[in-house]
Amino acid sequence: MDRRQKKTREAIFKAFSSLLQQKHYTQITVGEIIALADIGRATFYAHFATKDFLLRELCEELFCHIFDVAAGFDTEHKHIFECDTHSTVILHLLEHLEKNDNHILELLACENNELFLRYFKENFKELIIKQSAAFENRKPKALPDELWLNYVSTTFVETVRWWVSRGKKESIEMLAAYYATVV
Amino acid sequence: MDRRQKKTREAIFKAFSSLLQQKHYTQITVGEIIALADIGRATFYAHFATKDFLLRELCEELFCHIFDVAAGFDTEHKHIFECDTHSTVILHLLEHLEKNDNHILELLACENNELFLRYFKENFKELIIKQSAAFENRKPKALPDELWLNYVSTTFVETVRWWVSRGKKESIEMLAAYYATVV
DNA sequence: TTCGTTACAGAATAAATTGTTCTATAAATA
DNA sequence: TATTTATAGAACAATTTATTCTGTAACGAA
Repeated sequence: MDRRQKKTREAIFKAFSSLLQQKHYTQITVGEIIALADIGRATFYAHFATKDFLLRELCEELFCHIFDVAAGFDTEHKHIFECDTHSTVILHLLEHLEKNDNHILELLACENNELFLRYFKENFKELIIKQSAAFENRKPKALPDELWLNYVSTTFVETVRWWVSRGKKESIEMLAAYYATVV
Repeated sequence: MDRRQKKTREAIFKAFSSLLQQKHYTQITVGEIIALADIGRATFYAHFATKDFLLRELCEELFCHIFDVAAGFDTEHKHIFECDTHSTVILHLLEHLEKNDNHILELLACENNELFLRYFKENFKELIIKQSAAFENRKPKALPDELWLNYVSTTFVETVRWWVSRGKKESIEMLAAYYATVV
């Protein structure tokens, strides 16, 4: 990709992320984004047709990276629901989140978090599906598969959200243990 | 309240609910609302300062009723986590939801559901807090209170959402049983 | 380096949307 | 009946969105 394009794209993402932490998505205008990113109006629209597309692409960029790495970890035959707190995929995910590149954690805890939690959950669901053996193993027999999948995913997302919103006081090992307790 | 006010207010709520099932909140304009509600522009702004206030008041009207009734049920000393599937507060809540006055279930399953799920969850949380004895009883000891409260609430909301989004195939007794299984 | 291509800034613009203000009318209430 | 209140409808300014244009600068390949 052209160096200029990349630079502009990242400037937009950076400005947008920053604004999302200050105010709600609906109250952010394109004018504010381009002012903060310091680019021309036409340039913005050359990259993103609308504000909605910008949000979508931001989410994809943020989550795909983390979950792609986690999926690679999966191929090493680690089970996502392993009970010991070391070397699990869950812990690996948490480690990545803790690094907090791209300010992903701030976005998960910010006022707009529904938008990001949805993407987070969808990506996590896909990861779980790849671990069908471990998934079935843990599931109470009476429960429909989809309902259980939803519980497992929602619970993980909510655990992380709770952790971030309260200032990340707990270690990620403790967090993984909490998650194991309820799942 | 003036009969005209009431009529206008309900026309706006009805039009807004209908639009929310068709498209996302951010894409709904005041122009569309007043066109569908068949009222004047000035009239809309006499009732609601902004679209955000309209949404808030709609949610309050939708959820407060249901949860107020459930809270009254609570005073009869029924515990929310009672294991038998009859006469529990949970079942009582589900009965109310099943009636689906105000199209509340459609809104919980629609594209904008985050908006409503948040209100739903908050109201449910308050209900749980009133049942602190039953709440503590069920909580795994290692878990922080707030995290457990969040699990219990999120799980209920997600159970209902799953139920509605798949066409309400299960009985509410079965649904209560599913909820009891994971909580 | 040179040349053709591409991305950019900046401004001008149209269109849509928001929110306000006015008057006349009809409905409610006392 | 009299007065108070809510409404319709239109006109309006302000904001925001999205498009289109021109000249300029940066890029990549030969």
